[in-house]
Amino acid sequence: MAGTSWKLPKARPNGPPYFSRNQVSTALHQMAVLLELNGANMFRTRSYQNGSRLIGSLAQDLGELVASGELFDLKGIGKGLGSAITQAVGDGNWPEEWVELHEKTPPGLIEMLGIPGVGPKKIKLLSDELGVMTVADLQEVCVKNEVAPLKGFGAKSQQRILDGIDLLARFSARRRLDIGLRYGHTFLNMINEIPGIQKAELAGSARRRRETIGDLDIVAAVNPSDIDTVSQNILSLAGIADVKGAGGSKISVILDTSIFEEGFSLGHLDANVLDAIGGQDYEQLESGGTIDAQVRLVPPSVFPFTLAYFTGSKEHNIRMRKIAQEKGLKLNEFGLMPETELTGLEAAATSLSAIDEAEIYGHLGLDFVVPELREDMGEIEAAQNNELPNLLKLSDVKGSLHNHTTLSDGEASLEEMADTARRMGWSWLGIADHSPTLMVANGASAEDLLSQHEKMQVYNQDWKNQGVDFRLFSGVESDILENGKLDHPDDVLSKIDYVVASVHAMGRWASRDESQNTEDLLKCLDHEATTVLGHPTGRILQGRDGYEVDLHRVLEHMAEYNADGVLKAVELNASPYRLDLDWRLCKRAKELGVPVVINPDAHSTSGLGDIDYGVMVGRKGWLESADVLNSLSAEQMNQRLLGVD
DNA sequence: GCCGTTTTCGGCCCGACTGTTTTCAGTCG
Repeated sequence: MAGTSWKLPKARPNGPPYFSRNQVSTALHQMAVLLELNGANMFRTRSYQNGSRLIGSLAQDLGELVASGELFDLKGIGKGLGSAITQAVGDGNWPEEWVELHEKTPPGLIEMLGIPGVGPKKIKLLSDELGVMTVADLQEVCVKNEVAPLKGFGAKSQQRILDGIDLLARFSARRRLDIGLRYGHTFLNMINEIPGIQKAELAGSARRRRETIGDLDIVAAVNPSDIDTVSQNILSLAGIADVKGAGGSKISVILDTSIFEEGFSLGHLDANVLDAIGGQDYEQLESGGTIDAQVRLVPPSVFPFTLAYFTGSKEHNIRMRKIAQEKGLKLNEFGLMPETELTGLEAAATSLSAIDEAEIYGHLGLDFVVPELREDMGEIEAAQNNELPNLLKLSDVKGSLHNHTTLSDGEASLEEMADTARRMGWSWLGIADHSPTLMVANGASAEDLLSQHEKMQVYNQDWKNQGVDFRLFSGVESDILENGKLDHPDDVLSKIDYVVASVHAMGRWASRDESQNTEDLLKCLDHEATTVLGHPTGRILQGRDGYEVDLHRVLEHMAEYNADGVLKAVELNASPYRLDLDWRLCKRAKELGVPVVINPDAHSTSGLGDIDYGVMVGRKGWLESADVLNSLSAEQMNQRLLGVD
């Protein structure tokens, strides 16, 4: 993956703690991959993976957990991982074994794991027998026909590897949510049109609304007698670039952009994003892109089980199976049944019936868990105790605070943006154009900012006079400068309605360590004018990682202000390129009582539509209507910005 | 490597598909 380093994270100079949660989580993940590559027991590998997930989503301070020894109380952290982490965080040294494993594993082998059909065992054989150390080596020996004669390989495997290398060169394995859903919904609609398909739904990470998607999974209900003709019809659909396999119940294909009748194009991007994802070359790359898709065909009675199974996540499914096991039942993609000698569809005949997924959860004594929450991040426990959230809906959104106009780097005028927001049914819109320091985005001067503010007051008065339920709020997206300073004098900031404070100088912030960045954010939040923390980590999905920051600490700091009645909101940037605040932290913000504001960061009228992705991810982060500022009426929003709680 | 009202060993979720084999290993989700 772009930007992934395979060195162990370097200790910060002054500790303890010498490593952050994210660094430990990264190190554990890398160890899991390296262990897999070196043929370790798969359960050992999984322990490292679980550990990585656990540490990465920790709400508590890792330094404190280590110091108090409570680290060992975490379920999933035992003697081995616990003492390794303690040593690293406490003394600044990774275990010898970890260092050695990193040193002895050629980075090329790690890259080879990304080739479809190539796993750790095959990689080991290839490097032992042919001395293959890099993807380029592998391509060479395939071309020279040296792979096919190897034991366990053959002509087809060799060709598949070559195809896989080609694919890898064209694309990293995962695609962003917006791209994945464009392919997914288009393909799903085509499948739903086929006679004999009783119903079909998107499953997998797309249905769970992950920020990136590996491949598409579609589950379709088909009577067994129709399977052959339905399969043929699916295989003849437009947009299928290649067929990877077609068994009795599963069709595996590669889709390309010819699936889009209207063609393929990306909307307007801001300069920051464009730069991070590779500039103008990116659209060309994307329009030549492909995505893998699997279609599962099952009898209608089995459909809910298969849909649940392939929706995942893997971690959620494991928990579900364990609960079934405790009840003396077996749960798989065919049903929920007593232990039996039968397998596959034959066993399904003995299954408890379920007309939908909710009934499967019901059989297990659980409330229905919506797909977005199925990540084993507490939803199982909540479903056992009737504590699942009533999630936010798109229709709850009445406005958003962070959008751009032609005053800085937007494509549309203030009037056009307001008009579109009104037509979307919103009752308010906040404009926050860039501040002067951000030259690349045509940051607006104080003078221009204030004159736009005046203009908005006039519009607001007009609408009020006409009885129109709509108003504009004037803000600024201020760069966060050295020492957390804002980019306009206080007397300018006090005249407008609010400030979205965002980091843009990624070069500088990315080169500093977590504690420095965190300190600067805290200082910036202490500024009276700062209302919203914009795109909190600065990440661009598949473009660059964000800067290091202890967002738990930042959120806790913001929580103190909110507890005192001072509004400090965190942005969930809804641009599908960002989706930052990460959904894993939305839940934390909610628990702390820090309001979230979902912002499309629109640079055009169509960009306002990105609010959809923000709502998807907000739902994934457990947010309810009351947790977001977007659900407030214009008058309520005005009151909040004026500081009236 | 983790875990334990079947605790310090022996499990760890489960099945399909593919390409290779001649009953199965590797990979994937």
